[in-house]
Amino acid sequence: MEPKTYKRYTVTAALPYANGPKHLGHLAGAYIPADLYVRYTRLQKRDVVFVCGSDEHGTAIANQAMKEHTTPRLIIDKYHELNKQSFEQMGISFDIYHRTSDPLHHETARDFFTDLNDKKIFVEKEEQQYYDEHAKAFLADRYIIGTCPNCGNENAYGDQCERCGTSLSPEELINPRSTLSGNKPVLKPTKHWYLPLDKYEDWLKEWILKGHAKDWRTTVYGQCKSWLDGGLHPRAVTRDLDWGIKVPVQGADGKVLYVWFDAPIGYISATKQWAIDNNKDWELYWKDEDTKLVHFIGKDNIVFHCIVFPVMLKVHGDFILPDNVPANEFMNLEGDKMSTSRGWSVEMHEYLEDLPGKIDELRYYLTAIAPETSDSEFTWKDYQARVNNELVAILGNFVNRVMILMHKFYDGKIEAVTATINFTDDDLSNQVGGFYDELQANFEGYKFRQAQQTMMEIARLGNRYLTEKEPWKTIKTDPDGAKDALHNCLILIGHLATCLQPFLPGTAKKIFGMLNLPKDQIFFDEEFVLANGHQLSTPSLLFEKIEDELIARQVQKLIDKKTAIEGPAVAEEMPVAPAKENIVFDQFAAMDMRVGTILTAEKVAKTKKLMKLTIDTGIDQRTVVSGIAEHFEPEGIIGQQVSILVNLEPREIKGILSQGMILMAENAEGKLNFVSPVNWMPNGSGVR
RNA sequence: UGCGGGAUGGAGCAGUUGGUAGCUCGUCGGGCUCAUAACCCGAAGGUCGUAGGUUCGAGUCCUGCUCCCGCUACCA
Repeated sequence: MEPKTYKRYTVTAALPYANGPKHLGHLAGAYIPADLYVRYTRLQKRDVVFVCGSDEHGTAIANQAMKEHTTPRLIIDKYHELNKQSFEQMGISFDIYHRTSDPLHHETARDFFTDLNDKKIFVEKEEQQYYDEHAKAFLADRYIIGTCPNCGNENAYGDQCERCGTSLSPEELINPRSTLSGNKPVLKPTKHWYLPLDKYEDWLKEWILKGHAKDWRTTVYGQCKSWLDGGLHPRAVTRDLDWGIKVPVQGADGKVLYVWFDAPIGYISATKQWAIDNNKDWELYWKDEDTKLVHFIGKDNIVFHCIVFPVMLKVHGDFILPDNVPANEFMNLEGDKMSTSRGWSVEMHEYLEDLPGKIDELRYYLTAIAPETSDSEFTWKDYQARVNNELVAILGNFVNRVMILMHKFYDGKIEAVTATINFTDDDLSNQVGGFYDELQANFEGYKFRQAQQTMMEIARLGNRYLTEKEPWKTIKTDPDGAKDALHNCLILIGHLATCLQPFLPGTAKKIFGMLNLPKDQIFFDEEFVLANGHQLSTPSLLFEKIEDELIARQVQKLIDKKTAIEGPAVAEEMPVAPAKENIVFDQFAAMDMRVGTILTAEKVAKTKKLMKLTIDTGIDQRTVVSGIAEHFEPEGIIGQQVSILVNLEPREIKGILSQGMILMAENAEGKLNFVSPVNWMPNGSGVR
């Protein structure tokens, strides 16, 4: 089947949540690939709109405001502006960077909800939910803490106890309290609207599992399949909150649209705003079958863009569905997950401040290691190597060699030997033609890593060609041949500049400047012309080498940032849990605790936390399984004296019979330490 | 434990619909000197995690297993 041709393209990049700065992982995951794709389609003279904007609603922002004693408005204004600027400086060429707090978006989202509501799509359900009378807010599960009915942990969350891992619902908590005010919340009935995803399972299976088995990325397809196989459930589309888009139904006071319902609609409202600003018809970009809709996102967003949003669009009826959702995996940083809250990240604005002007270098590196098929890893050392070995040594060097030779031999003036300025070398011409075809195929298949490599092949070809022709030698023996070779190189540079526009827009402009071309863009099908007599500008270096020192500084900064965040966090962690109920002495006396010594220790296979220990209790030698493997190395604890509860009912864990329990001290962060005698005591000594 | 992803020369990765195993970096040898000690050529190095199966033929399809990563579980 011939691939369908489209009249126009709507390209979206995930709306960044406006609660903080965004890091290089986000940039590499969604925004750079989207930008590459869009710049490419523009160079093909296709009609494309590239929309994005801040996602500014939701519980997280509302609560962050409460904690920081500020308002949601101030938070979103701050980060909307910061992120918008960062993207702009990184060369992400959005046609519009909108925001979901905009009235136009509120109206669009309300209309969308009303439309579905009128069509009787939603299921309404009334349930009892915890309400904080002081903060005057219904509480999301995560904002309620209380005592875990299972393990007695005083600080279990409403959805899960972090200590014993049991998943909970808020009503199960003993002594629930609100994290907003610390008060005891009360149960109140509340009504919500649900989108019955389960009703559309069959349709989704048909659409994704059959329709997109070939063209969607394995990881995206796999995720969807896993969700669909597991069965879908209705999802609430409303929340009790006063920050967001009011539910447009009579009597729904204090309710707003759930953030994931309103956010994707943000793509539509952004398009509307852009259409108003540019005198276009937005509906063509969302409702015409000849429009190709593509969502660029990170893998954490797959379910919303492949399942939830398509269902919303489908049940609404007027909209087209995404043709593809090229989600990327995650990018790690120097061996660990990127995380803004843990300080292990390079934020966009930090990079812009610390390495000013090195935009194309970053774009190049992030594209080269884009996590297209699996997680990838950003390291400063590799960044340096890529820039120095590839951008400087191959690309920059080729252009520089040609420019310098042109100026040295001809004062930078084109004096054509032949009548045309096209390649006089068929082989060169064919090879370049092949690169264009390849480049195009790579872009159409969302393979940007490979596309960039194809682009670099042109520079490699140039270096090879130049070395073969060695005009610096032949200028003496065969002046026409030398001139011809250099002119071919210039044309090659023209093609190179054309092809590198999507990847390195700044560099493309620099090259156009050096060639003294009066334009800032060359379309893919455009004839590249350098007239006879044309004067080239003075060459300058395209890229500078990155010194070791710069790299070392960045790595150090990263470590400093992390320790700075980790330090104080410990001090102001969770308050110490209050004392438990009194017990009588007999209850205490019933416990038989002894001093013992660890004889052997080994990690239990296939578990993260479990360690199998042999303990000499003085009474006997017994096996105990303990959840300490994340804190200690087996070799390090052999010979360690411990306190052990010896008369605890034995229990099988992971197929190993554990006879007793090692006493551990645990701080609020979960760090463990042995409770053992300060000075050596004989094994079997009682502990009281 | 469940789900998803991965396992390809020293390192990092490609391998489109099954048909002689590639790229970048690194290593070694050579060439060039126009170029930011940059460029070009050549070489060494892989039984494509493992055991089976389908096939004339499998890195590529099917099944079992092992290991790694993420979420989840395991903390007596």
